[in-house]
Amino acid sequence: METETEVKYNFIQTNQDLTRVLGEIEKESIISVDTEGSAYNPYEAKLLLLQIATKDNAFVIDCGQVDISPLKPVLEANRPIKIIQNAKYDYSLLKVQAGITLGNLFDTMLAERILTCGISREISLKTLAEKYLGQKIDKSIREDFSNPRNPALRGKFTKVQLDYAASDAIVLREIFEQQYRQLRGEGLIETAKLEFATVPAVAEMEIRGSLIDKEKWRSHISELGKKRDQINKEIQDDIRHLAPYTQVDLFGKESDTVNLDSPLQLLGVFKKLGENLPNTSEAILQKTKHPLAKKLLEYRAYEKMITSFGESILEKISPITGRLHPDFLQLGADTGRFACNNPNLQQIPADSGFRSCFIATPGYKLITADYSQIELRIMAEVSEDPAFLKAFKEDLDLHSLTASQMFRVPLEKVNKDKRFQAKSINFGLMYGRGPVSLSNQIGLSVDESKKLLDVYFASYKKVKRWLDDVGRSAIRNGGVRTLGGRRRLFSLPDRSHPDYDKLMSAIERQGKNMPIQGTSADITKYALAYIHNEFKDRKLDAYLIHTVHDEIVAEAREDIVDQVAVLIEEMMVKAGEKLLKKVPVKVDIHVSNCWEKG
DNA sequence: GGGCCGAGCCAC
DNA sequence: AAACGTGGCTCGGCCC
Repeated sequence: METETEVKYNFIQTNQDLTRVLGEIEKESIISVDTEGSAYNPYEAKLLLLQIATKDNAFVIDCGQVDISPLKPVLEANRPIKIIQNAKYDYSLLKVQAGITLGNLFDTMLAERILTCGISREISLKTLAEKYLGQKIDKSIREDFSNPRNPALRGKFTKVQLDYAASDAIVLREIFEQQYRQLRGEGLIETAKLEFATVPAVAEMEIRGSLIDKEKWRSHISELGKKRDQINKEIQDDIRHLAPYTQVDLFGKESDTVNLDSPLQLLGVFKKLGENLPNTSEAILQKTKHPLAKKLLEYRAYEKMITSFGESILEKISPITGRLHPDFLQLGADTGRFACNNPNLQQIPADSGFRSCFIATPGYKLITADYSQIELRIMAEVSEDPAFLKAFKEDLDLHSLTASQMFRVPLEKVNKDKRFQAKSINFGLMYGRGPVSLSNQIGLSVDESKKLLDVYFASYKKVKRWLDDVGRSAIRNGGVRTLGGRRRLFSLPDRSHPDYDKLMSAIERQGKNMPIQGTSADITKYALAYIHNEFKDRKLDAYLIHTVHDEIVAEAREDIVDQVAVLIEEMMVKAGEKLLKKVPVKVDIHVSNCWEKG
């Protein structure tokens, strides 16, 4: 259908031909790189092709026939810069299958995310080629490589496959040129450098993965299962007199149990019990006096644990490594935070026995390191509020101090209740929280909560001013930035939009939150990059394995673990101090056999 | 039987 | 249910 310009490249099938490639790319300051593997998972994938493009030449290397190790020094060196789309994939594939660790990357996928953060998530190579070159790319050719019957897996490539492989590398140059100009013009070079430096750290985390104590995990699930079944039985006994229910099986038989996971069925049961509920959400159930509501909440808590964190996570353990290798999405959130999936290790319950099943490799220990109150420290930094700054400089308990000021009682007279209320406000601020939602958490009326907020802002005038300013600037400028320079754009709704006010206030809240959450993400990423570089430069038997927003988990051989823990702490503090100048940075470190905070 | 979506709920 | 920010996973339920 579409017209395609002839793709010019050299197909490299012998070691002798590779010498020519090497000679040519050694002179370059920038090259484009792409790889084709037979699977997404670097442990399962066979490295099929390595494509390298210079400004006016391109090479497609048949990795089945050619030993690519002569390219190792060039690919690992700082020069030339390697332009790559989704460099984490190529880094991992080359590391696992060829022992090559790519150095000095420019990732066009991450660059696009940085440039369009908040207004687009279209970052595929297909999209970029169209956007920057007006060129159409057919991705179905590449997908062929994952088919075990594809002759390409035995080194028999069609011309079309090779053409596409070459053009994938060739188009990167023009995308890079344009993206680079934009990044510079929009003050986003620092953010781009940070993201690119973070790529190897992230790839290494995924490659190393986490070891799980399966026996312990299973026995934990089975304990939870017993408790869930007990509650389910109690509930079914309680409501059996209401049967038969409306649901029927394939043979027309009426069921005598209710599916507690079906909101529809539950509403029916509550109706028979004389409770007309709008839905079965947690909020509604909490306000429903009938004892069934309470039991149901208990059932749900167990059910959630079992279904979300039970066997399904064990199924993701790699048969090759025996470990979990989740997909860390470096720019998963518009604030710059990571997201994580397959499985999402950022939502493992904090206190229910699952985390202690993440264990160190025999002969190693785990280091769990997290920033202490990093978001509130960022709030102090950006607002320059004297009371906030003082609290952190003097290492005081900020929440108690807040309570003391708000309620005008001496510090030692602050009780748990008052501290909790102060803490709720301190954290709520960062979400743009209002009196209604605050009242629900702390059990006061909306009016009382409103007064509390007024008192709070009277004590912390500069916090109030900063929040108001940044909320307004989100709307005026259509975007906000972190201390690291990262930007999030907002698409403002049309004035005629039916939900105009609602959407605008949501943007204000997002505008208030982004500099805080995003600066925290900046700091964690600097830390990951620093730590990765130290491990690499010092050739330490130590590995990053996990990160959860303000937390970094690593493992190190037992005999060096204490040194490595100190190193991690130093690097995390260094990263924090890069962006926080007015407030001290504090890191809590814990060394143990499993994933746990001290 | 797969895709999509909302409800509900886990993390920070 | 929410005038509390950022995500992902599982389920029921609906659609094609």
